Parts: sequence; structure tokens; C-alpha cells
Amino acid sequence: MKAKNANYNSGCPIAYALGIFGDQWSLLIVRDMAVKGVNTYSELLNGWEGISTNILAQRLKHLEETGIVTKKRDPENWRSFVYELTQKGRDLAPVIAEIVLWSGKYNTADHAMTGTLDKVRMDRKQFEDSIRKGDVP
Amino acid sequence: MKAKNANYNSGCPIAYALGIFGDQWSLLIVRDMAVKGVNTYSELLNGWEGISTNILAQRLKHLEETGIVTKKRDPENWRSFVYELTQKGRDLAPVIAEIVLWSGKYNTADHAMTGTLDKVRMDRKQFEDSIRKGDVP
DNA sequence: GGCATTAACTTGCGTTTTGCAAGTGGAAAA
DNA sequence: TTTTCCACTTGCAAAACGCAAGTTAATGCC
Repeated sequence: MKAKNANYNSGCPIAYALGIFGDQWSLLIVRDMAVKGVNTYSELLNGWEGISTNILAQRLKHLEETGIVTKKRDPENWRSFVYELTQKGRDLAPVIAEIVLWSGKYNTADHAMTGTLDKVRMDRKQFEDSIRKGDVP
Repeated sequence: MKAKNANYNSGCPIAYALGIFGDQWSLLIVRDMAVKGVNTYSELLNGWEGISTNILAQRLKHLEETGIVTKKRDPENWRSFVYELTQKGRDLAPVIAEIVLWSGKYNTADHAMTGTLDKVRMDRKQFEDSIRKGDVP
């Protein structure tokens, strides 16, 4: 992982992006933050079933290093940290929207998260703009 | 890897997509096919420096199994195979376009492939449509 | 026909990354 | 003061990756 991807700085835009979120989890983390407004380690860990704690820690660190998220102490709960998407991270909204539309078209076994799909289909600009501005619950 | 991703069939559209191309190479393969019109194993292997032969074989197989590419014998050269994007694969064009735009905005160390970036910026619809129709050199 | 070549992989094997479980450290609630 | 909570680490086995070398089958050339 990290910038060790041979193509990370090959100048190819796709390779650059993959060096940042080209793995199984990073985009899911971004999705949870952007769409669901999740912003602490434990919420991310328990939010969906699957990711293991060491991998989450590793990914968050990488996302922080590559400028997708920031990490600060929660001013209202000094033992907790708050993760937030940067502008760079929120600007992934259109990428996420296109992926959602593509999956909506081809994943016939779709049963959950149709809410998000419908939202994107209905008013994609509003979906993207709300994430871009950080208007999450 | 394959559909063993815990979230592949969780119903989340992002997870579905990541189960198909959520790795370091798959989207680069799609890019080479969609943008550059590359369609044989050896071209893919030598096209950019980096991917190793076993990984390429594995990825192509997975992309075939998940309906992104097809594999047929080249009718004009029977020892060669031709890989082609399916409609499902070509429909990744908007995803690729958004990734290119995002990287174009944030990868300051960009030096190569600006041609593709410019093309997408200039006339994105045309970029997407030409891929969707399979109009590649 | 025989031999070198090309295309597309496969196999071995050492390194790296992942996944699961258990443990750590510090703040704070009881 | 003991327990709980939060955010991680650490250890270790299993899976995936990356490199190099080998395999198979179809040409190409003589």
C-alpha cells in the first residue's frame, strides 16, 4: 500500500487515485463519513460488519497522510477523536455517485442501501453538493 | 480475493463495486482497454511497467468472471486471444472520468497522461460516449 | 519437416498484507 | 478506586503479491 504502488507517481491520474483509495476498505470509510456522517473510530469499526481494527487504524492513517481526512480531539469528549473529511475527501462525492449508479445498474442482488441509490438517482447534484459542503447529520 | 470480500453482497453499492475492481490493478486494466484500446495479454503486460504476469492473469480472470471483459480467440491470429470490454465494463467510463478529474485537481505532481485529463475536461460527454460505444482505436 | 519464436499463461517461492484475537494506555464514569 | 470506554497495538497464521523461471501450443522461417 502507501505510495509504494509502482504507478502512484507515474503521472497517470487513475494510478494516483488508486494509490490513495485503491483497496477494499478506503472508499467504504469515505462513504461512511460522507453519506452517514460517521466520524469516530469506534463508529467506523462497528458501523458495518467486517473491517478489523488494525486495518481500520492503518487505513485511517493512510487517508490522513494523503490528505483525505483530518483527525482532531473531540472538544466535547476529550478521550475521543473526531475524523473529518477534507475538501479533497469530500470532492470524492462525484466518484462515489458514479460508482453507486454503476452498481445500481449491475448489482441485481441489491437489497440494502437502495436509499442511497435512489437519492443519487433522484437528485445527484444535491447528493454531491451536500457532501461537498459537509452537510451531513 | 474474488467475491470473498465480506461486503460484496452486503447490498452496499460501493462494496459491490469494490468487490469487482477494488484493488490496485483492475481499473488500470480497464483504463488501458477503454482509453488506449489495448486488448491482448502481452500488450497489457508490456503497456505500462509494473504488473506481474501472474497477477495480470488473475485479474483478467476475475474481470471475466464478474462480467467486465470477454475473452475470445483472435480470428486472424489463432495463437492470440482478444480481450474486450463488455457493456458493463464500458459503463465504467463515468467512474473513470470522475477519477481522472479528481486526480487532475489534486495530483500536483502530474506530468504524464495530461492528454486524457484534458480530453475529459474539454469534452467529458464525448469521452464517456466514445468508450461506451467502444470506439477505441 | 525441424527449430527458433511468440503468446498466454502457470508454478515456485520468498515477501508483504490481511484478518482475527487479545492486550495496552489513558481518560472518565461509578 | 475500580471499572468502563475509546482508540489503538501486537502477535500470529493465512492469504495475496511480486519476481523469475518454466510450460504449452501455434506460427514463422529455412
